[in-house]
Amino acid sequence: MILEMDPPNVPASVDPIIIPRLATTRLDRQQMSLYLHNSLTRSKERFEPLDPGRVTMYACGPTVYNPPHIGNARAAVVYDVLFRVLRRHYDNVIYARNITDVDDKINSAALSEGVPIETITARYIEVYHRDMRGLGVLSPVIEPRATHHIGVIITMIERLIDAGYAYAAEGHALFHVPAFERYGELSGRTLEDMIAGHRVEVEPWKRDPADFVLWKPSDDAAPGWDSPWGRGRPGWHIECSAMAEQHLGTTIDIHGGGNDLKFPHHENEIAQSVCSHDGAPFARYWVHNGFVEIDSEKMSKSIGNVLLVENLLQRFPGEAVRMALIQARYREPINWNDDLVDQAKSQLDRMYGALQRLESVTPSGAPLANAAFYRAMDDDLNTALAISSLMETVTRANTATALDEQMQAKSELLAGGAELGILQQSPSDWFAGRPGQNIDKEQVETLIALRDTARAEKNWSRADDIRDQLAALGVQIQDGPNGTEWRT
RNA sequence: GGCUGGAUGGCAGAGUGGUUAUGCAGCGGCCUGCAAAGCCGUGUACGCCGGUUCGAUUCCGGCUUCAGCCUCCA
Repeated sequence: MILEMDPPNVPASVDPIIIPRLATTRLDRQQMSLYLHNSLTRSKERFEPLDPGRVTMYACGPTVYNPPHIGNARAAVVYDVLFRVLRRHYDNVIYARNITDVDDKINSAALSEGVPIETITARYIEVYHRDMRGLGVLSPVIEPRATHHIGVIITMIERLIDAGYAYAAEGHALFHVPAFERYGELSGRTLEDMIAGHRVEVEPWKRDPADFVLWKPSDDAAPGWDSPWGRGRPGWHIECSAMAEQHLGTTIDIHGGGNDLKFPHHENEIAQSVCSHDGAPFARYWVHNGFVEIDSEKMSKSIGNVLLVENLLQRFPGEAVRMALIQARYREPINWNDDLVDQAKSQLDRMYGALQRLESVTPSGAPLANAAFYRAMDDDLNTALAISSLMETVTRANTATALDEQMQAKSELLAGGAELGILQQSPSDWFAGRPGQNIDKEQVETLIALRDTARAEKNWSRADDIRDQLAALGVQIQDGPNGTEWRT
C-alpha cells in the first residue's frame, strides 16, 4: 500500500491579488450576517460556522484531462466570490478545491496520445491554473490531488466495509446504498425513484442496482495502487470525501459544486462521509451553481458547443468574462453569448472611467464598500444587485465635487471590486486594449501630442484628421480637464 | 415517467403586496471647437387562467413553456 500526503499547502500559483482586509470591528461583523441558500433544506439560511475561528469550505474542482470551459470557470468564479465574502466575515477561512487526477477520461487521453498519465495531468493542471488566474480567481488555500490521498481513501473504504456499509466483490469495493437509509436527502429522490429511472445494465457484482463503486480494479495498462482488494484505483466519489476529511475535518461548513453534481456525486459523498464518521453530518451548507448554456442548450461535446476559457481570454479581457459570469445570480442558468461579454465590458468601462477620473484622488482609510453592496453580497451572493449598487457609486463618483466625497466613492469602488474580483488593474491598463489588440502606446502618445498642438492653434481640421488616424488604430480619445485621455 | 429550478421592458438582469432597480441600446437636453466620456431627463415590463386582497408582477392553485438531473459532466 502506498501512503501519500500532500505537502501542507499546495497552491501551484502565487496569488497575485491581495484582498484588502476590512478594518471592521467585531461588532460590525456580528451585525452583518451572511445568508446562503442551502440545497439540503432548499431554503435560505443564516450562515453560522461550526467554529468561527476556522471556517471550512470544499468545492469540487476540475478533472484534468482537457482545458477548462466556461462552465468550469463559472463554478470556480462562484466559489471564489464566496471565498472572498467569507474572508470579509472571518479571519481564518480554509478553502479546499480539489484536483481529480485519476480518472478513466485521463487514462484514455494518455492512451490516445501515447504519453504517461502524469503528462496529461501536469499539462492540464497548468492550463487550469493559468486560465483561472486570467479570470482573477484566487488560489484556494488547499488544492488537494486525488493521487496524493490514496492511503486516506483506502482507510476510509476499509472503515465503511467494517461498519457494514460497503463490501468487496471481484476486485471492487462498493457502497451498499440501501444500508444508508437517509440516502437521497440532498437530491430529493427515493431509492424507488432511482430504481424506476435507472437505465444502465447492472453489473453482476452489485448487490443492489444503486450501489456505487468505491474502488475498482486496474489492468496493467491503467494506473493503479495496491489495496486490500487488489491493484486498482479509487472511484470518483470517494476522493472528495477522503480529501475533505483529511484537510477540513469530519464535518465541514460549506460544500460547493455544479448543479449537476448534486446527484449522484454529492449524494454519494454524503453517504460515504456520514457512514464512515458514525453518522456525523458531512457538510452543513450545500451550495450549487447553475449552468452556463449556449443558445439555451447545455454545453456538450456531442453538440460541439463547448466554449473554452482560453479561447474567450484570447478575445476578451479576463475581467469582462468574469463580470459576465457574475452579472446574474449564481444559482440561475446563464445563456452565454458574445453580447453578454460586450455588455459586461461596457459596465467595466464605466467603472474604470470613474476610477480614471479619480486617479489623483487617494482613497483614505480602510476600503469599505457601501452598505447596500455588502447587504446584497451577504444575501446569498446577490452579485447582480451588488453590481448595481456599485454603479450607483460610479454615478456618485462622477458627480462628486468635494474631495472627501470623491475619496469615499473611490474607496467604495475599490472595496466592492476587490470582493467581486474586478477592478484589479489600473484604468490606463484597462483601457490600453483587448487581448490580441497591439496598441503602440508611444505612437498613440505622439499623435495625441500632435493633435494637442493643432488644437492649440485652433487648426481643427488637422486635429480631426489626427483623431481619425487614432480611430483607425482602434483608439478613442477624450478631451477632459486633465488633458486628453484615450481608450480602445 | 420521477426530481429540481425558471418564465420581468429592445437586450442582459435585480426586486417588491400599492411608490425609480441597475447596465447596454434608443430618444431629448447640458457640456464640448466638433466629438467622446460624463451629467440631467425620458420607457406604465412583469408567460396564461383562476383564487385570496381595498389592491398582485409580487401570495395560493391550475395550465403552458424553458432548462437541468435521473448515465460521465461545473
